[in-house]
Amino acid sequence: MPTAAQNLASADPATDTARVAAVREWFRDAGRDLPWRGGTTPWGVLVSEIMLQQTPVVRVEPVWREWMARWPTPGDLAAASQADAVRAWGRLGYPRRAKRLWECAAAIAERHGGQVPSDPVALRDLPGVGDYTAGAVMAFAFGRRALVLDTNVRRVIGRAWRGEALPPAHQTAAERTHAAALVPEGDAAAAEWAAASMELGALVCTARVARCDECPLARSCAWLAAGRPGLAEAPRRTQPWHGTDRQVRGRILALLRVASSPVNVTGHATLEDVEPGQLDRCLEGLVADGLVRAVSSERGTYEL
DNA sequence: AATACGGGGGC
DNA sequence: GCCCCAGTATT
Repeated sequence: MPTAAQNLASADPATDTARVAAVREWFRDAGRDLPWRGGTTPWGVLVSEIMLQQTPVVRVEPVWREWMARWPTPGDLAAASQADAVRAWGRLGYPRRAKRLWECAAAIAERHGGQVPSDPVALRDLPGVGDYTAGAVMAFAFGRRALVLDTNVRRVIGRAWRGEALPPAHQTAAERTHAAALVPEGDAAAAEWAAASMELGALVCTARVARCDECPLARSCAWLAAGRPGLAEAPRRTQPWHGTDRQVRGRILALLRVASSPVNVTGHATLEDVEPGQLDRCLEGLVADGLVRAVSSERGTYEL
């Protein structure tokens, strides 16, 4: 009887290799020509990865271009204000990422001589850099072998290898072990697999509309062979939005981003519909997060 | 392990 | 209108 690890690893190493090779070949022809793929610096890759956390490529691309033109090195961003970083972040969402990227720039300038570190432990120590981003920078900025396991790769492996419609909400240790076993030997091959598997998940093997007729794994995909089961029944991950603290926080920041001077938030006409208790709670949260500063001289007044 | 955290484009 | 997206930090 096989162990659980053997079940997850692979029934056939030759199949693993063939699938990985097929995805890499597909990528060379079908991969998008994105500005942070080649022709940029490690800093450009790091900026792109932070921006791409939970935000689609099409929305990131214009902001990334403006950001890199304005702050081409970590030192340039470190010399700017946090407020300017949050403003330049625009409407990408999760503005704490802008703060963390700004903190990244300072840490890189101070601790790493202005150069993005090429060491996974040092990367992981940077604010806003988790396991995914550290691996992505190793692979895409430095061309090194790394495990790059994002939502796209999880879905591709889950379908093609394990026949599952969608991966569970949270990564498991077994899933990481399986994914790590599929990473090719050799830096260049591993980095290409990382980009290719992500791209396949982003363009073809998407969450709700799988374009199996375009897929390089169609002939060997476990999920397709099984008749693509379970997609309709898979749990949704939608989150409430209207009227939530998240929305109110976003509305407050939207006001402060465009203001050149402190704003009386609690008396602002566009926030009249927000309950005072919720408004206060959100403002306190934004202050606690270090995204917003209260102007002490004037009650209810804030700035970035 | 669960929860908080934005915003918009595709369907 | 629902659903998802190159996740991370905190509890």
